[in-house]
Amino acid sequence: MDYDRFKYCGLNVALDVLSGKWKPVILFHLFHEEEVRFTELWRNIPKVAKKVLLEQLKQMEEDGVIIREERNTFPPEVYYRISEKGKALGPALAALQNWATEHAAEEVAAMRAAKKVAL
Amino acid sequence: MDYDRFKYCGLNVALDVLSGKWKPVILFHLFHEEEVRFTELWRNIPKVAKKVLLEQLKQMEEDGVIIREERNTFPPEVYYRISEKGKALGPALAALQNWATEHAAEEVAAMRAAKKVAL
DNA sequence: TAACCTGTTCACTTTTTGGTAACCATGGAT
DNA sequence: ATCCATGGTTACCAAAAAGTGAACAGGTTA
Repeated sequence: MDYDRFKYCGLNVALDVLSGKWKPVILFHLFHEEEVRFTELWRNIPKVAKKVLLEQLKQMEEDGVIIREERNTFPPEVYYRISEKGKALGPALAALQNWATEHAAEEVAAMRAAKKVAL
Repeated sequence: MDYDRFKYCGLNVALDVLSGKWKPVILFHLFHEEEVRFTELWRNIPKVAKKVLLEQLKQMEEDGVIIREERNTFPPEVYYRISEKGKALGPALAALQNWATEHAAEEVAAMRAAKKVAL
């Protein structure tokens, strides 16, 4: 195991992209749904404030992990989807997920119980 | 690619463990040094407040990713090292690091330039 | 005795993040 | 005219995270 690659600078960049209360959930939806309309997303993630959801989406767009597409209809329709860069996060996210279920099962259960994130 | 495993609950647990301004750096040191004394760590991470470093270490200990060993000497010596659970984070961290260098090279460079994290 | 080192904690302050609720422009439906 | 839905912004507020500086107990050293 060659862990010399932990030039944690890159690690920090990656964590920066992921850090934000709702970003994991957003990614979850976007990984599953290919294309999600804003209001739809907003309704599927109960408890987020519109403003906050917008903020996180904007950050993620700036980070290049998602793509925002505005369609010229009325009422306006705005769709979000993952970019290639975003999809490339897949393995890393899976690895984290893996670690959690293998080494932190209790915490996962506790979190579920506390409903820190609802689905 | 089976991304059905993104039961983002686990993902959130993992990110929780990693989120904290100094945790990546701490991990970096602990992955490389086997055993680090508190003051030593504090001096190697310039700019952290002692209090904050202590906080992050305590959280990481509670999360079970590091181990705190207090030796009965005077003046007191406290050593930190990674636990097995912490070591198990290795692949996930490497994956994140990988993603950053492959898909976010510019951001990494920018961060280095901004000295958001110093080594 | 006084100054010192260590890991910790305390009392605050600042910064960052997240949340609430109102508002806007637009056009379609009632 | 009125109301609704959409995506977005604004002004304001609350909570969390990080930072500052001092203090502590304890024995060591000078």
